[in-house]
Amino acid sequence: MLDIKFVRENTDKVKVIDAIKKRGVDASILDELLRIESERRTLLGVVESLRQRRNELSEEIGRLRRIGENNPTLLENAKTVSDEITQKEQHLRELESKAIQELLFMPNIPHKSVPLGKDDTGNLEIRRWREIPQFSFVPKNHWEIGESLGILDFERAGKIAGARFVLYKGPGAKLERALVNFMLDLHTNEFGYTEVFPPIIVNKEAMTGTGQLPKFEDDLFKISNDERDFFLIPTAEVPVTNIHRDEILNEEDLPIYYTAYTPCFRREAGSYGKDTKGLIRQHQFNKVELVKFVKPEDSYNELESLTTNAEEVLKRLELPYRVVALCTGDLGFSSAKTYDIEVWFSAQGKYREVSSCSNFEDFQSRRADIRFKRKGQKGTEFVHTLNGSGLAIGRTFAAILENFQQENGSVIIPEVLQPYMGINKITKK
RNA sequence: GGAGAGGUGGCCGAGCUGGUCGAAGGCAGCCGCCUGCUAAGCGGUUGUGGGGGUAAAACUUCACCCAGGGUUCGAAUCCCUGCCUCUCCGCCA
Repeated sequence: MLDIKFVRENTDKVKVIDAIKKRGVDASILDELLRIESERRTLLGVVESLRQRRNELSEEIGRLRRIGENNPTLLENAKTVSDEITQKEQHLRELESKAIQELLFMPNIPHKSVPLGKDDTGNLEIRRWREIPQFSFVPKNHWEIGESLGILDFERAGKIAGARFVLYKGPGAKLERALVNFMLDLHTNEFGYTEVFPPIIVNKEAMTGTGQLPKFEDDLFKISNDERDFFLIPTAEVPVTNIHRDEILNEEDLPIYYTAYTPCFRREAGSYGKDTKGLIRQHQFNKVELVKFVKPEDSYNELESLTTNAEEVLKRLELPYRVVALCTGDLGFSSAKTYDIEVWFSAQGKYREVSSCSNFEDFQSRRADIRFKRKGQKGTEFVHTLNGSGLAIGRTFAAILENFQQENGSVIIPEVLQPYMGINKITKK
């Protein structure tokens, strides 16, 4: 969420309008907000002076009452003022909630270093690591490899749950688990992240805090039993960022680094026909997530190191990848800047996203009310939040199958995973 | 699922027969004084958010005693709803 004061004060200077346009969003959403906001502020002034008047009258009534006197006229006046307040407050509440509603639908402002562009064709490649592997045969898709090795079963998963689900079996299940453990170990042992395991069902407030709600409800699995709405998390970003919702942290607590393994659930509404086969786009998938809470002045350095931490996973797994800076038109709703890390898929012959590392600046912390206090200074500031996948397990699994496949259909296990697997190769039985 | 108790400032804890309560008292913190140093002691001070105001302050005003409604001229205090915590019983991985 943007700061209403910031929006108000920067509209004329075109900054906000400009930012919205760069994202390809219609800037007219601002007009309505500003109209409501100016009405709100005018009314607020009126209500506050009425309240002041009421307080004065009430105080006088109380004072008289204590010395045993009554003043019917005073009481009459107070009642009139009070009625007027009640009426105006009603209207004020409506304006407030409208203003917030509008604000909740406004995207974050891209950082000045974000490249301009309409869509993903405008993204900027930052760096590549490692040559893409060459094969003396035609490399197979990961789902073909997985099915023929008997470690992936899409058909039976369909029977159990439906399309876009998968059943991992034997060494496949173990490889999935090995990846989770390897990544968590790396981030906790070498990069200073604290491991957490959060609830994977969350409430509406948590989803609003990180920006999934209200705008993206269609992407979520919703659970509504009684009065309450719950949601399955689409990413650990949601529960982990919300750990500190409504808190005021101390300066010396920062930065805070968390890593979490969780399953993730996505409706994938609107992606019919896209990646219908394989592990790329599932309704349920595993992911290890990295989340940071930092001081504003550090957040862009922290984004670089977070991205580097995620990249290290691929380096150790010996998987070729590239890092891409998302352009303004491809940037996520809540993000001010995002690097995607894309791993090489041999059969598809292209790089595909395994991690998305973002700096949200104070967009999420403002929604979730996560602040900190500087030593010796009064008042509070919003922290900056960041997160990135470190990494998506299913897609990493798929990349391993495609890049380490052998002509005879077996798959070599990357060396760092071998201790976790107890084997160095998955072969057909 | 059934029965009860409760949610107050950074923490502990009064207030809860409605008015002088942003809220006693204690602790912690900060600033002075005192002291050979430390401790103790003494005095003062310390919340958050919004509006107005200022170059910035000062200043001023409104709101906030779990959350949201209500009663009332006036609510931390009374009523309703929700959420959360604790105790007991039942059930359960």
